[in-house]
Amino acid sequence: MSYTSIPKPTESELEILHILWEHGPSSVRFVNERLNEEREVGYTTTLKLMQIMADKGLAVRNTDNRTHIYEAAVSEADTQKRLLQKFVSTAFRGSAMKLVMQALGNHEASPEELDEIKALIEKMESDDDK
Amino acid sequence: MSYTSIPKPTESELEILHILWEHGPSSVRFVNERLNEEREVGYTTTLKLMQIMADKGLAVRNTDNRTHIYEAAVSEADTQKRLLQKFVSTAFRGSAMKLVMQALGNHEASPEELDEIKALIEKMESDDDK
DNA sequence: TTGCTTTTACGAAGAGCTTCGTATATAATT
DNA sequence: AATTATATACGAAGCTCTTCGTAAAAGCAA
Repeated sequence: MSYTSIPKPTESELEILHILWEHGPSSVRFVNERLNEEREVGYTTTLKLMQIMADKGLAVRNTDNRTHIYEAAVSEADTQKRLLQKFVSTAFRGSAMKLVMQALGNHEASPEELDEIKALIEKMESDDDK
Repeated sequence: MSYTSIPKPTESELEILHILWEHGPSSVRFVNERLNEEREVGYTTTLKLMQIMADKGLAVRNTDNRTHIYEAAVSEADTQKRLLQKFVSTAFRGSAMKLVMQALGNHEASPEELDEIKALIEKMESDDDK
């Protein structure tokens, strides 16, 4: 099968992407070991997922060596942006503000983090004035 | 089938919940008509989904009359909170702040909304002082 | 009453995701 | 060379979600 555009990663694929983003190009064995630190996953399960990810264009693999090496083909920021857009539209009917309010209200944010967010907002507002 | 705890709604179920939240108790026909304002959906498809939602505990139905009336059994705020928690953990590895920054950075919020968020932050900060 | 309409009930197909068993190939070990 | 270990390839089963066809029940209209 082939894809005209890169589809959005599933939950399992996202788990693997996080490992690839954090550690860079990795073998199936390495990824499977990282996954097994969280929960039990069979080696061939991880292999299959990574093959599918390569097929989907979410990862590229280098087959020069016997042990194939996979690398993320999508960036963390872009992927999170895409997922967020989808999530905001489905769960919050497009209201990013509602989401932000929920996130701020539910999770304990440190004073430093709150200041960071405030600074970002002020920066955006001053940019808009221009 | 029965459930020990109420599962999180799927995308289609969420669409229906939004209609029930907005319009209150509704018949299958009414919900189906609202859905068809967005995209084509068969009547029995909507019916089946709503029956499943009642089974899952996401909705309750009143069968007194021939035309059953369904009502949301979960609140909008609680549901969004649950979905958000799940989303933050999978897509942002638990960093709610990263998510907030992304959401704000993507220009998905209007200037008025930004002011509201700033007000919320200031309120939270003053609460912390106490 | 005899059909027409609306409604619910049931079941099953099709798609996508996850999981893993089995086969096969290749390398390393003895 | 024979055995063992490690890799990839393939296919299929099980699950959930979505979709809808068909049947049965219940009210309405002629």
